[in-house]
Amino acid sequence: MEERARRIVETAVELAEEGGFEAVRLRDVASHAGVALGTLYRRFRSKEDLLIAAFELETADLERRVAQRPPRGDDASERVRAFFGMATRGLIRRPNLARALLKAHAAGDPQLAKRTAAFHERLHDMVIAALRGARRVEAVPSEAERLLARALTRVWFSLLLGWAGGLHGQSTVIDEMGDCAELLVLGALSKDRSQRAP
Amino acid sequence: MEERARRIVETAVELAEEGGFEAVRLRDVASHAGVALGTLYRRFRSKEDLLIAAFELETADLERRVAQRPPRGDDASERVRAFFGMATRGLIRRPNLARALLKAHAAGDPQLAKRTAAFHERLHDMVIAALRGARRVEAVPSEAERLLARALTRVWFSLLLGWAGGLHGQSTVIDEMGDCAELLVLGALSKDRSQRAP
DNA sequence: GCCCGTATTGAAACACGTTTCACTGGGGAA
DNA sequence: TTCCCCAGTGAAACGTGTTTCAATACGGGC
Repeated sequence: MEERARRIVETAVELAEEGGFEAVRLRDVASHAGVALGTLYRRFRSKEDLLIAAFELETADLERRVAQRPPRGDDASERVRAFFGMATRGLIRRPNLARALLKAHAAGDPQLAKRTAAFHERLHDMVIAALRGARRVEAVPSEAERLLARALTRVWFSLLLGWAGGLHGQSTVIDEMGDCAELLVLGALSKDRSQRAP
Repeated sequence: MEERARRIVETAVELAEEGGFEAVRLRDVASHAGVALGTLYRRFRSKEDLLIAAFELETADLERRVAQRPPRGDDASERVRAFFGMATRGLIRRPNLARALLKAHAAGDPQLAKRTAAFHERLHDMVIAALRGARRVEAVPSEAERLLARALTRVWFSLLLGWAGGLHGQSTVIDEMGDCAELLVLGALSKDRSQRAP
């Protein structure tokens, strides 16, 4: 990302940290970043676009943290639980920012579908690495792994949205994510077994 | 709901069917429903509030359909799959409306948390009935059933949001929901077995 | 029939995302 | 150096969600 664009995104992150989604007033973002409103709109299609870009920065951060300290555990479900625990705490550490990013993500502008899909891919890779207990995904994932990763991230997003909407607290997100990880991993094992020996 | 409020919601539904979320301009809703803008705002806190009310109407519709034709299948996962198939098709039958309702739901205004929670409860009840193969939920649900129902509806919402955001089509929603239902139900069975005989 | 409190109305105003446009300044091509 | 192109600028305008407010209509109690 080019310098000017990065400054814009960083400004948006600062404002979001302070006051959440509504505090990211694009006029303010532009003036704090020292650019004109038109320049902001040349780089970003919309407010959502801008916040999705911010979400991508945060995800890169998560990737770094995961690379430095890969989620550990004796079995796949524990490692997955550890991974989502890291991810959840990392996000919720700055609640206003998290809510803003989630809101932009959940709005689901079809114009940003490609970016959103790429975003999910990055999460899936981290989940699959955690499932395998590997530092990085080397072998191409099996269909079962992909399904599992999609299911897990879907549950996670719903939980985060529930948190953002005030339906429950951070601990619910982490606890319930752990329970679901256990169910899904058990289910995948069980299915695998029944398919090998039908 | 009182007559005036119902007329407002129905008008919103009509506009949403035609042109989605943006087509629900509150000035238009008010004038088409024959009330002043202020009256609309006396009944509904916001555009989201209005569309959540519309979502509740649609859910009541789903409840009626499920009561008339309970999801059938030889095991729990097939019945759950059948239920979400019904629900998905019922919603996506009117894509513009569905996207509008989902967008309002996903915005997750904390002021509407209570309503949203009640909404989820209704879904969970239907899911648990499907799990049991019962017409209605008679016995109080076990914790395992609740967990399963929450996990399933969470996956479903994420899938719907993905559909609404153009990430994938209706068939992906239905197919992947089926796959996840299988995994989760298998996982729950497997966990149950290991807990009974550890 | 009269009075009062409350719901409703109509219209205006405000906030903010988004668009538009004429103007400027700087960097590369000739 | 001169010219051209175009990203950047500043300001205004627009649309729509939301708020406000004075004026009005209505329905129940006296």
